[in-house]
Amino acid sequence: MLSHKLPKTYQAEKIEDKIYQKWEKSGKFNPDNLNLPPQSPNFTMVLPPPNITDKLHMGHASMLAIEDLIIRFHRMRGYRTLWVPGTDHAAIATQNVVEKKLLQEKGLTRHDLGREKFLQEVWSFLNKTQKTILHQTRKMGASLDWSREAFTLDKQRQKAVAQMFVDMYQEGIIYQGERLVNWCPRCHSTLADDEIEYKPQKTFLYTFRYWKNFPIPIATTRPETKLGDIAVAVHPQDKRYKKYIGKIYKGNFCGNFLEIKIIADKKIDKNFGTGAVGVTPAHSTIDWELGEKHKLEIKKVINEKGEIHSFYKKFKHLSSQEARKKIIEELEQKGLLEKKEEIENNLSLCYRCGTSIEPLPSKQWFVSVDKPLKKLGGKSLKEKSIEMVQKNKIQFIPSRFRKRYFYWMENLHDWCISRQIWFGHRIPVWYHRKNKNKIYVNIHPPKDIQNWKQDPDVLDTWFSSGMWTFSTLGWPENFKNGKKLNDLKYFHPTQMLETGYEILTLWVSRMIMMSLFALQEIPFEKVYLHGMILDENGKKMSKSKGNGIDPLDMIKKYNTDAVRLSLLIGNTPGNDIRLSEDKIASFRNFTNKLWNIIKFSLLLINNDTEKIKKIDTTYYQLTLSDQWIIYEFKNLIQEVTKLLKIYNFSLAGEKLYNFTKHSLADWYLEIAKIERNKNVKKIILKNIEEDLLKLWHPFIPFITEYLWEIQKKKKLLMISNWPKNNKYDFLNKNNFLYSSLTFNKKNIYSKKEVEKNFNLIKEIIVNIRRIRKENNIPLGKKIDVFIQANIQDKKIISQETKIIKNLFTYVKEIKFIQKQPQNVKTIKQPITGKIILYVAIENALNTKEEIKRIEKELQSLIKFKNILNTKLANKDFIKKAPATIVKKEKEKLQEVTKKIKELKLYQKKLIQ
RNA sequence: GGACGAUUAGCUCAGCUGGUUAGAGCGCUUCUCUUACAAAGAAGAGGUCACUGGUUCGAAUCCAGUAUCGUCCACCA
Repeated sequence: MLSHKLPKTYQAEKIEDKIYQKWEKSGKFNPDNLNLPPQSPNFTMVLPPPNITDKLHMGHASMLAIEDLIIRFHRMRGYRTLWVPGTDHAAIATQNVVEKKLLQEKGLTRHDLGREKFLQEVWSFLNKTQKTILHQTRKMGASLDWSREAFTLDKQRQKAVAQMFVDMYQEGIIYQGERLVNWCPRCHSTLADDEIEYKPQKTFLYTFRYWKNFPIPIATTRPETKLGDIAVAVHPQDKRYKKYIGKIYKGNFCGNFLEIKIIADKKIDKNFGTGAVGVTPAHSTIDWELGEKHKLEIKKVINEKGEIHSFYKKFKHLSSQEARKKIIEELEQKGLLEKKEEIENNLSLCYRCGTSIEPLPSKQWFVSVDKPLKKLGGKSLKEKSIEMVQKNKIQFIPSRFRKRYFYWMENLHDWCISRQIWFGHRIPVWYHRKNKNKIYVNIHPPKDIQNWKQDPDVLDTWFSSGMWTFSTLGWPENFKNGKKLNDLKYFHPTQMLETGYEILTLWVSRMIMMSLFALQEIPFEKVYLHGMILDENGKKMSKSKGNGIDPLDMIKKYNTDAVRLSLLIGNTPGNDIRLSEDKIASFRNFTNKLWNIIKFSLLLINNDTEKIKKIDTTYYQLTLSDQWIIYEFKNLIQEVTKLLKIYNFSLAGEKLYNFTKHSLADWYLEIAKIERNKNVKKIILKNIEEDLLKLWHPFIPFITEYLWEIQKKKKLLMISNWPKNNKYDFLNKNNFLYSSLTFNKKNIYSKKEVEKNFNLIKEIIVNIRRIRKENNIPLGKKIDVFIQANIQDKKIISQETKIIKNLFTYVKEIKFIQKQPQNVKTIKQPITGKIILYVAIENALNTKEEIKRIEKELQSLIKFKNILNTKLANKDFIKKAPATIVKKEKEKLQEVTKKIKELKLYQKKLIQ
């Protein structure tokens, strides 16, 4: 397409899908097709697999934008770059969604359907959602290697998970044991911690003694569980009870014989209740811990139906409420109840039915985190995982999350991996139907299957996602006799994991342990943690609140690149980000700006109408603005590369934005319309524009690839090389200009001079524009400008008169003068101490306004001068601050003093 | 209750290891269809960087405390 035929605005909807198809068809998302030299470094990342429960939300979009940026940046820098896609079966979450759906649509529970039919329902549900998610992922522009796509519950991963379980079992770190679970007596199922809702409620705290001579009164909100008490715990330093510690008391509590040991534990709060707790290990999490610590017997009081066990004859089959009432009555009768007070506490409820949860002990499978392992040099999973982070083998970005990681790991208990649901990885354990002690653990079912019964439970979803970095790379097939093969050899450990900080503990820590166990190596070198996406009011976006912005809607309304930018700029690692539609819209406007910048550059580059016949040296000169933009751009490459290397995407994006919009468009392109060295401009623009598209590509891949494509480039932008800043170095022989034309070296300034001189021209122009505006000089009206300057500056300014006259200033003539012009009405404006600008006006000067303005400027200058004066008057500053800074401050003072002097003269004259 | 973070222009946020008279985007005011872009350009207004101390020649930046908000963990007998 010819550049002048490009539409006025960027129309993304027509091109995005085509561009993505082109990328995908090229096969270059797959590192095997990149044709890299063998010694190229690797860069691997796994996509945190989204749950298949729902479509993508802004959080996913943010994750995809960040990760794709990292991936594209590395790919362009010549890394063997692999980004592995996939989805997560999310056992509990998915089962819940399908169960709810089933109930709503057909009025059925999973028990009505039975295990097999229910699982069929789940699979047909996930086949749909999975497709949607993968489609949406492509819409975001994610350059994932689809040939390696995985699902945490596909055949390959099922094999891996089963193998892992068997390996761990044989190693002796998977074991079966009792644990308290959150049991819903109504739903008849266990609940995960995040399925519990807490509700503040008022309840009674009862204070009583078990029997008359019992030495310590205890306080409880659940007297009925006291039937199972085995101990009373007090604080070791509690003076009231110290003397009883270690003693055992026997007696009758409401018709039951109890044997109560007095134990001491620091966890007990001396000031709560009586400072003494009756310990019921079977029905309270804290008591369970105390029970484990002090090796107490577990006596069950409440059964799975939420009723008192038949063992307690007086209360058998009563609900806990009824039993509580009866016990309190009995205590009152016997005069044992000492106090009854109303307190507020948190009640745990089942999120589904609102029934209050009963903690019950039950048999579960565990992974031991404390057992020393030979393969880890005698260290446990916990110790080794902590060590890897301590030794900086794994680094967190931002680093403060180390603390959270350590805190979590150090307090880690054995990991309960069995879940009483149907959807997920079935535990590869079979029990013999006749011989209950016979157990079969294998990745394959036993041959005489009719004699065996498989464990009904499935594995915690984190068990399979914890293996994600290596299960996606062909483990266990690719791991033979302790040696890594194929993909596993090339791509593991991965270089980076990018994920939300909220699953640092749940997922990241597990991945580290699983990888250490399976491969004796870390899963990733760096962990970049992004924040959450909040709505305009700072609330977490969620479906139930209805405050979410759908990324697909935004892509349709604006464009993908705009959505990506809004998620990348102004977003720093570990911090939450508020997103509003306005932000996306403003970045859509920017993509349009970029579109027009390239369109215009192409117009200038391809414009052959001005063929130069005569050899005129000015056509080949590098002007001040040329040198300025080259220095700016060189600097930009350097800075952006550096910032991206340290994962500061936001700042890198901002720098790119400022250069593109403000340096390039506002100044250089406007000047390019004016200056006559078109051949030089063409070369500069061509190079800068090409490399600018490269720098932008990881942020906004679609528009950049398209603008690349219309220039009929052979290679995809996606796989072209990252720009090098020495290409823009004047002293470097590889400088892009040397090969194209010869230029007069006399005109080349140092970077410092270029900056200083260009800023001077800018200042003059901006001040002329301002003065015109403030004095209501109509645009058509051309005016005279007078400049008072020394010889050096005069030379610079006179070289640039063309620009000063034509860049939205409407200047007729620039005249150099020695002192303030007489006979002409002018506005005076010192640009620096030495350069003074006079702008001629015809209308009567609004003296009052002008005096006011001068006064204001003077005030700020004087304020500045005072700051400098006090600084320089400080002897310690002169003595202790670096010489360069002292020198700088002195120069500043000189400058500002001169400016003040000039302004004061002007002010004096005006007042006269 | 414990841990961690945030507090900078009306709004959303940048400001790396201390040295700018404190920055951007949006919004606001004024002017302009100037042949890349009105989804634009030009000019401008707007901040004692939450508060109180400390370290330092020098603090938005480092340290301590206070207040408010947020997140995670534990949920208290």
